[in-house]
Amino acid sequence: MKEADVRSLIIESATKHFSRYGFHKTTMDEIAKNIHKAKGVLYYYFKSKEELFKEVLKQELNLVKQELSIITNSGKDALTIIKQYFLSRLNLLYSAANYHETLKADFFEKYHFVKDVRADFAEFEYNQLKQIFEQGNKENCLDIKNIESTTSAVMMLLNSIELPLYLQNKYPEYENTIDEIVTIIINSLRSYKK
Amino acid sequence: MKEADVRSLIIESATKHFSRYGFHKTTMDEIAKNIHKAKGVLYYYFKSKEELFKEVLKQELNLVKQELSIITNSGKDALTIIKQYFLSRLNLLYSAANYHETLKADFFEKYHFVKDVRADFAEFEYNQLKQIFEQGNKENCLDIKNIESTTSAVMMLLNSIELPLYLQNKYPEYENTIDEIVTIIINSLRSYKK
DNA sequence: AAAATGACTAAAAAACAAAATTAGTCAGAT
DNA sequence: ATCTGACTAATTTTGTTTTTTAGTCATTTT
Repeated sequence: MKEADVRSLIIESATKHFSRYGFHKTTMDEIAKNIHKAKGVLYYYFKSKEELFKEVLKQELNLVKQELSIITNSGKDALTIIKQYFLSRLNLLYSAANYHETLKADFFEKYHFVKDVRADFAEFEYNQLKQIFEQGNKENCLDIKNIESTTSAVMMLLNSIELPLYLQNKYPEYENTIDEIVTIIINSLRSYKK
Repeated sequence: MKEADVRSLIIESATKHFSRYGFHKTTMDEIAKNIHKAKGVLYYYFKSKEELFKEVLKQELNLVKQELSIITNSGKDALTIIKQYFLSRLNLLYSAANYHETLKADFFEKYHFVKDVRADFAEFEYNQLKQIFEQGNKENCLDIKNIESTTSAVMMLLNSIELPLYLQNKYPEYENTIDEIVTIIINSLRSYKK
């Protein structure tokens, strides 16, 4: 078997277990047994359990990034893009179980080892939103005075509603309200010039 | 000593201790000793520790309600009222230590005994916002189609940002962003008719 | 040489038991 | 009517033992 294959298999197995049982309750032994390998081999491909989790989280977030990039670059008008971006963002991350765990961990200021992956995603998102907002300003459908500070504020809103939505499992209950919230945010950015 | 006086003293002492050490780490003995009484007397005035905490929380939130009511009924224009209401709301609750504890508890789905006090405050706030929004619609400075659903969404936003702000202690760090967020929410509700 | 094994260890977590603390009671005092 | 403080049952904390698990490494397989 080629190295890449085993590495992928490990990540696949780890993803499955981490998603289902979380970081602490999955053992390296389980992950290895699942692909009929000895535990030792995991350490041939990954430095530690933490590094493995990091890789799993990274891939999970890369998928989200891909989907969101497609929306950002869809060539549609900025208002349509924003709406789709927000709704997809909340929905995609709702399905990202390992991301949820880091959300919770961040809340308790644990899982320091995952900080850079989370920071990377935040940076990605900041740039995406900035790009969309700049496009909207150019198209005259948005009227944003200070793009930087508005982007920061919008990101804080998006990050804030994650906690009740994902960790308290209120996503299903609040599905309608989410739409309303997204509308509120968009309306505040719109241009009303005629 | 009159009953009302001792009752007040108990609440005062309890407030001090609960605020400083939280519900679990303050003992009924401490609360009693602090006012030079025996523990037994607490149970003459309150059914249980939980009921005492409830009373403390209730008074804490009543103060907030009073302040917010003053703003709502200040006779100013709706836009000014909203801005002041939001900023004061976030700031007043930032100082409400016992409220923070119930926030955290709610997050873990503990402290069931405090649900009705929290629900009462939520109802109060819903009515305040609704009233302000109706006033704004009348004054033509707001343009809110569905007051009920908008109020719900705004409340969810306010409640959501409480978690990072108070429990992760990001209030000082985010003070500027708070202003930006409040502006965003208000802008989305404004009327742009000329 | 690259990839994989599995017995091994040190450290962490879980399970358990013993000791200490505390919410709540109550018979009696003021 | 208000208050006391000794008392109990229940909970929490603390200390100890057992079990589990992350990570290593000498050895084997490919």
